[in-house]
Amino acid sequence: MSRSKILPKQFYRRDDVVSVSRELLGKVICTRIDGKTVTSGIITETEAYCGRNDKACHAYQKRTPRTEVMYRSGGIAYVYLCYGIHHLFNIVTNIEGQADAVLVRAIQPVDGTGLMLDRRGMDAVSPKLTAGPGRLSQALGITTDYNATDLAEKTLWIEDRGLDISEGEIEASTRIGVEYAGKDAKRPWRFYLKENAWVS
DNA sequence: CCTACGATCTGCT
DNA sequence: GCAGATCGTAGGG
Repeated sequence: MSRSKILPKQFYRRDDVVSVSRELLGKVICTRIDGKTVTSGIITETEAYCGRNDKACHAYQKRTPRTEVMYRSGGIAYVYLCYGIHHLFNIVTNIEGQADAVLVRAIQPVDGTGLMLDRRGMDAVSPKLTAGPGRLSQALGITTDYNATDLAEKTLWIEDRGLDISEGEIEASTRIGVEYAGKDAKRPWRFYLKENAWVS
């Protein structure tokens, strides 16, 4: 069995959200909510958002109460409510003052699939369990209560379990649902594992 | 204060 | 394939 360690702060605090977004593929998100079983999954799909020059980013050229979290130092969660129903989980990157973040769009279940099925109201494991940004958040028990949470804490954290992802296994495409961003909508900042069923 | 709408998902046609 | 759900946020009056 390979090593398993929590990702260090410096992993997130680089001035290159696109590289962080790619390198997060293969890492493992873990949660332990309300002292229950640990639930976790391998990140299979991400999207990069850059506050400085990307119109698709919530923090693009503006600082508001909601986006303030993205301006903090990397290594914390940015969770927001989408369409009044879905809690979307993002990982804040870069240094304080630079509002960059990675949206996690899908995971492949690893630990605690029983609890994940309960949270999703499902009775059999399938990609519907965790493939999709709203779905994985619900499966892991992540809500806006966890906005600004430090990703090295014992409730919500990200591990490197030694899975090696080669460049050849990564596919890039444009991001989902950001047509409003005009030219920036064309940026190839969505990344996912090729031939992995757990992709949205 | 008021209005419009969104980094989505589900169920029904 | 499409409409409805459902509410916080942002921006305008």
